[in-house]
Amino acid sequence: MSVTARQIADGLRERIRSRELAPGDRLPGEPALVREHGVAKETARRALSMLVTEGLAVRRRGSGTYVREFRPIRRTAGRRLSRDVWGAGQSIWAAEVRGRELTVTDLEVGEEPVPEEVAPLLGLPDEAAVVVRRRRYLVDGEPVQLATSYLPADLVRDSPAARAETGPGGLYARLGELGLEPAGFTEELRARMPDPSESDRLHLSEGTPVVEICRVAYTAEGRAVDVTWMLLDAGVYTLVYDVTS
Amino acid sequence: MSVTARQIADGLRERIRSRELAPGDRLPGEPALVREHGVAKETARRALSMLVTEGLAVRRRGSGTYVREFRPIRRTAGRRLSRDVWGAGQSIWAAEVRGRELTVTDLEVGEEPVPEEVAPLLGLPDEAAVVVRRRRYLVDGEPVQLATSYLPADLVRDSPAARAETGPGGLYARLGELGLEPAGFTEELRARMPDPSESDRLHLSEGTPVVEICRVAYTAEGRAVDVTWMLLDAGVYTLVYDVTS
DNA sequence: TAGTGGTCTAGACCACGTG
DNA sequence: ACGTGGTCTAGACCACTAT
Repeated sequence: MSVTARQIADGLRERIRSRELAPGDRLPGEPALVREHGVAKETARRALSMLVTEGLAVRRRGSGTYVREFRPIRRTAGRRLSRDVWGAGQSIWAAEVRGRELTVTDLEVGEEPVPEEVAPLLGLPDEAAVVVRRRRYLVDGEPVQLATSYLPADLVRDSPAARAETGPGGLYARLGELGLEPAGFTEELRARMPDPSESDRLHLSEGTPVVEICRVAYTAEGRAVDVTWMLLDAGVYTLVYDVTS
Repeated sequence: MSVTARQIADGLRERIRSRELAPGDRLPGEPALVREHGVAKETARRALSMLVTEGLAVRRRGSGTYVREFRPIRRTAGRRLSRDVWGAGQSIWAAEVRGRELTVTDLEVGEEPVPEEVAPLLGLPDEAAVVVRRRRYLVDGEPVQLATSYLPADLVRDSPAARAETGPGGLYARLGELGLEPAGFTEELRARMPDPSESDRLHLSEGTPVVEICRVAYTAEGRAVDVTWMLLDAGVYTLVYDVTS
């Protein structure tokens, strides 16, 4: 054969990297690649698929295939020492958070038996109950994060922390009023590809990984008071951790 | 048509999730799916490709397609408060680090002009020089991480920190001897799909994202003394951050 | 309605690993 | 040598989107 899908993809990738094809631009479509390179449609398609699974391009049905745009949201965990205490506080990826705001939808609050993976994290027996808070975060109307929090039911039942509206300061402020203010937390994270249902709920396009985070919050006495599991659209987030050695 | 690639993939995914097909097991191959479902080879192939790009399966040429195994390495940043200060310190993902050790290869050390993205992070002028340390980390002979560190040449030139072998305690210990001990750092991270060259250097199979980390280390006075860029095989790492509020 | 992507077929030939 | 995955063709038909 003369031209392979891989070679076509390499050419397009190079034009993307050189900014000849800028984020948001339309790529040559399947019919165009068939004409230009004299290959079968499936071959042209495979070439574009490579870029899509690399996260470089997104397909829009009936319209075309486009160079993906990356507009990170910055999520900062920790004390933001770099900005308060330390010097420049420059960062590699420019974050554009102008005017964009996280909104919450699909909030569900209820009491459930503790899931078996969560029980040891909270130091609870297997048959304990937890207050569960599920929600989805949107930015500009697009979903970017799923989150589920688990709190020991014995601690927060019938308190404001178990109500849908957590009020000013959020959940952690309510825990503080119960004498359970989190003094610190541990986050464990992992990146992977989403399964189809996650892909659906986050409106992910192909080639977008997710970041799975499990945060355990502790009081100053070392008591675990909250486990929050999060699933983030990796195409949208930059995560920042400020840490003292 | 009677059976679609998607439906075949859904069936296999379900069998994987239910552990009927366990990690490491061989999946039905292309010929088997053709026979079982009466579809064309390309259709069977597309079904398996879905699982592969989801990171659920890996292909081995001449052998078969297998359910992927996830054996995380735990990377902990911060003070490990959960273990020292706080309670249980349980974690969601079981880490198996038994006997496996990080080894370093392909170490390159030299002086270069500072890259333009790095200069502002180190607070250096555009024409400054940096000592650059590039290396690759392996676990059990398999590459898992690429790393490149940049240090202001004016600070570390002709010091042990600019030599290939950093000696006991590593680079940060040598910085300490220069009165530049890092007191804390900021890590910015992002998950994405690798490009082909990254895929090559990390021996990644399809469907594996990478985690890109940029760490800036600061002295107690707020001076940036090191920028380290890392690229991790996300199929291998679990990242842990311990943070105080 | 015309153009785009989405899916499938039935065949071909190749490259590689295992037995 | 055989069976696995890897790539390609030339056609078909469908579904969605823009105009």
